[in-house]
Amino acid sequence: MTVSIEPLDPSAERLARLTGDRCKARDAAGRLKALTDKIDEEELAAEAEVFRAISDPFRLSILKLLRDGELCVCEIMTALDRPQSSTSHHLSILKRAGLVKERKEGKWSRYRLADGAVIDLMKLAEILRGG
Amino acid sequence: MTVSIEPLDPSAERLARLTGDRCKARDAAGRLKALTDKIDEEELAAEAEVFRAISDPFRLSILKLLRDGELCVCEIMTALDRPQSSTSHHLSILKRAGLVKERKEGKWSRYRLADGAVIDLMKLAEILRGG
DNA sequence: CTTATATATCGAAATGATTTGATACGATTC
DNA sequence: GAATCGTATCAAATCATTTCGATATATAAG
Repeated sequence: MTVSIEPLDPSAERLARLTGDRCKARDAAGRLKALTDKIDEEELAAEAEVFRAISDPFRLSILKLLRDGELCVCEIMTALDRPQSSTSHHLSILKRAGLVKERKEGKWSRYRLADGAVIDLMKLAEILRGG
Repeated sequence: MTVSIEPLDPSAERLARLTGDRCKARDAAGRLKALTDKIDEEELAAEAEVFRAISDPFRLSILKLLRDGELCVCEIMTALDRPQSSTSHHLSILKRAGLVKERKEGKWSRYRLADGAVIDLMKLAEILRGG
């Protein structure tokens, strides 16, 4: 078995690491830092923003409401018993993260889930929490 | 199958709302608030905690690293070039949220993804962000 | 054109999260 | 048992988020 200088295969890289020096060497050869090469900073921030948007209980409950269909701001604030300014603010966060879409109709702003993937995200969280 | 007086079917409830009074009535009949009956506060908090744990770019990058296999703290801190105390702290947040599991071996603490669903969560976020 | 309704934005207080050096702890080595 | 290495915890500074009343804008109704 040959081991190349450049670590291309993640599992081969991992094997080399686990069989060689560990933390004591503190990555003198830069092999560990090479693992982060595929991680793009912008992608990372964008994906983290998605999770951050769902990470608030109020916003998560809004998304759960919207599974049943489109609702306007005053319906959401009434259903969840929250102030109007707060409801509007959190909806803007969900919108910026790409989780909901807005449709203006007269003086109403109607919100709906942006994608079926949002429902899948909620399902996975339910699974991870003893589903 | 019997249908009670209370609105059980979400779509029927929604239909009634869309065809009747809207925000002006401010939910005089309590129909909107009835939509929140199925939402359990504790479940909500637990699921929000999952998303909050992944919502930090540093923690998300840790999870991405762990897709390739188990790593100890000093390997993670070296790969991501972060202080030890910070790395350890964020790992404890991921652990408390049920996203990673810990295995003690000698003086090392080795961390791995707790469930395949964690990988699915990351995939969904990639999809939602133009994947 | 005045009034009412729906929503968005502002601002300031309260709260929470992140960061990092310092320190404590436990396992290993000498 | 003294020194070293890997981790966890602490504490304080910094930074971000949440909350909600007040105000602004915009559409519609009278």
